[in-house]
Amino acid sequence: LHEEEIKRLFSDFLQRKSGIVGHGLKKIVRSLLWENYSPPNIYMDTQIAVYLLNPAEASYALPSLVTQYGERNFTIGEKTEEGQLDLDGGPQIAQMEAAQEALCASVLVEPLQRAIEEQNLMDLNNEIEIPLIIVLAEMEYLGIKVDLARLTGLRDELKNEVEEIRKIIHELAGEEFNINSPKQLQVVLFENLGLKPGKKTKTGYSTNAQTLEKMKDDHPVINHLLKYREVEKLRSTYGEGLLAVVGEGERIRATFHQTVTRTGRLSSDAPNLHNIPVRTDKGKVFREAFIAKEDWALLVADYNQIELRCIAHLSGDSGLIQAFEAGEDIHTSTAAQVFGVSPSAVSKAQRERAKMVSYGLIYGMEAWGLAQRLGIGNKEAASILNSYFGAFPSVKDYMESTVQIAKERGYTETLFGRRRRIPELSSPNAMTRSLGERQAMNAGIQGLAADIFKIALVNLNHKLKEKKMASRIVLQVHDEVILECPKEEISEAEEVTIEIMGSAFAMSVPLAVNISSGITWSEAK
DNA sequence: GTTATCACG
DNA sequence: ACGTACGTGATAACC
Ligand SMILES: [Zn+2]
Ligand SMILES: [Zn+2]
Repeated sequence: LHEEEIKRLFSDFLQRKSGIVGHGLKKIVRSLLWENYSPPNIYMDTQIAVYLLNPAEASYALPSLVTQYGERNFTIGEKTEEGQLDLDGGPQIAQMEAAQEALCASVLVEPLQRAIEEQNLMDLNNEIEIPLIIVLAEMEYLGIKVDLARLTGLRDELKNEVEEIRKIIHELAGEEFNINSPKQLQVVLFENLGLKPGKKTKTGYSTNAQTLEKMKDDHPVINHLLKYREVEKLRSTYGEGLLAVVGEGERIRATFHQTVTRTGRLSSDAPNLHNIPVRTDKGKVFREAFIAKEDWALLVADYNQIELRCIAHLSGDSGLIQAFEAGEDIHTSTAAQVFGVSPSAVSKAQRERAKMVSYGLIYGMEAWGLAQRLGIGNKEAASILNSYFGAFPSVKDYMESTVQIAKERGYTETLFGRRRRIPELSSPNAMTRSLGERQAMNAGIQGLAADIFKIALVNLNHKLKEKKMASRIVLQVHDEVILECPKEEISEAEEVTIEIMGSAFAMSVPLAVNISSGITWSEAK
């Protein structure tokens, strides 16, 4: 057979009507794309099936899964002795392992499919997760372009800055030590300089930013330490870290994991493109290094307050729904209701507090946690929470029933049926139990937002191809998509993206989308 | 490998 | 009486 014939036959196999099965297919699809194959028709990814059945699965190693989910007695052949085949068998070993993997996956298909059906996870699997494999593989394959000169410049600047701050700190501390070592830093601060320690950690006294912030007035070195931490973080994680993974075409290609989080979200590693700085001006500049290729532009679309909208929809709270329908700033509307003033009379502080309450809600907070965050007393926090739930009573009902149902079943379920076991709910330890309650409240909210976002990704990718557009999704960050578009296609891509994201799921509140474009990720914000 | 810290949604 | 906001990943230090 000629190479061309082999390629054609393999293509036919990949497109077979009944679909292909594999374990962790995204990686294979990515390789196929590099070899110019079209994305395959997928029947099942056993790894994703297992994830849907239990998103907390400890390991996706096939032998253990076959033991756990397989039905027939099935033993995997002896692992190939490397020494034995070492001389001529490199490719043979790889073939053997691939064959074993295929065999394991095929053994798992039936029992997994049955379990997926039994737990009503068919739609989630077939309509969302399986199509998403291709979308993510294409994003990983494309990667996002970076401005190498800009990135190098940022790294160099930060390097110099770290060095300068290091000298000042050693001067002020009166000794040389490794500032990166929390252990050495503790000795310097709390023993040698005699400063008063604040919070404790497992092993000693905390030196984190929150603690240092409170010690600012105690010694001049503290401010420099805070600055050092900020700059060193940017230098090491983003300066050096990103430069080290720039690949072909001056593009960075991350891996997006579909079977990692307990809630249904995606994660990103090598590198993590989900935590590129944005909250501080100094960190934000790294987004200037993420760019579109020549004559193209980046389009950034972000769901507005998707998790709060999920709460509104799930709880059916008329007050919260109205607030979103009015289309005003949600934190201001909330503050007006909670503090009993007109929206125009809401102070900055009141808005900030309402915002904290709303975020706390997503995380299942209690009065105690809110008090810590707002730096107020337990009583005052409880009273704020009381007026919040007074204004939005159905939200309280929803939270309570969510926990109740989770306790009865031992797991939570999102609106799309995504399950998460929460064994913490039956822990003998009260602290662990309330952790479980917070996780239960959060899972339905974060999980629904993730499901909606995944639908948007699948639909958007499909629509771009259907319309024969050249624009492509190059990145996603939980509720935000970044497209790379030919400049002349920008306005069309903008229309399509807003339409697809806004209609991903029909809720009792609108799904608002913020969108903008530019040459860099920073500019498109 | 575990711990502390800190970047994001 | 107690004391944690939920979900991730990278880095450096240290055992
Ligand atoms: Zn958003
Ligand atoms: Zn965003």
